[in-house]
Amino acid sequence: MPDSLRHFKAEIFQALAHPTRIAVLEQLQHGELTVSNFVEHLGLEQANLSQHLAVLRARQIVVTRKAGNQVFYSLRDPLMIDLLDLMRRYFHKQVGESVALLDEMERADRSS
Amino acid sequence: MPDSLRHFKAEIFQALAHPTRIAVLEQLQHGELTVSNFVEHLGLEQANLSQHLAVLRARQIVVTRKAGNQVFYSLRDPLMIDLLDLMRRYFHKQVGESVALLDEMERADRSS
DNA sequence: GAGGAATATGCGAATCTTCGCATATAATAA
DNA sequence: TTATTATATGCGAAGATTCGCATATTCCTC
Repeated sequence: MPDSLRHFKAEIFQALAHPTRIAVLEQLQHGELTVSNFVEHLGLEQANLSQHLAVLRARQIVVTRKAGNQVFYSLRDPLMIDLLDLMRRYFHKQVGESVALLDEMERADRSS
Repeated sequence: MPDSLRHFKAEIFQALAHPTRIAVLEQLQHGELTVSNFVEHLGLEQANLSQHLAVLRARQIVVTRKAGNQVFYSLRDPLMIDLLDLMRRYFHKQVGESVALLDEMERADRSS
């Protein structure tokens, strides 16, 4: 694969690589929201949130719709939901394995 | 979702957010490889590659197996393959849409 | 044990990211 | 028009990432 393609993928991953932006995307899974909605739900500075939204916009992960005073954000591609979902599964699996490992260590510890 | 969980996910995405590391993971989809294999296939400085591998190790995305002189790397969890695969699909879809948009613009341009 | 191959680590410079704060823009209401 | 609400942008400081280069470490062979 040419490096330019890897570069593109890396940019997408990079855009997802922040807790706040993950939170934003997870909220968007259920439909469009305005910036004030995010501020309300996430309890962040408006300006800070706006910067994170700018990152997601730059990579075209979200799209916007202006309605009078407000701007509605939504996911550009439903595939992004699948991606987040897969990451959720990955996360749970890793945590599960870590817990199992700890259990095992503890059992071995007790029996020694 | 608590912020600590989002933080964990962000760290995984962050680990994937570099062309070289994406290249490494894509090579690993077909089985384990040594560092020299990577150097050979990717044409990078050994030290640089090693640093990228350290990032993937730190997040436990890859695991290592020492065999004499060499270190074999492999993916810890096959779910990572699915994740990369989904990103591949996402990528192709985005590119497809962009091309379609350009086509459309050109068509509109010609007819004006 | 000396030398060589394979891999990892330490360090400093350049670059990128994130944040807070101030300010800009745009639409609406008064 | 002025004020107000909703959102975006500019800027500088602090921190993180990446790279190249030098150097460790580890294992193997002689």
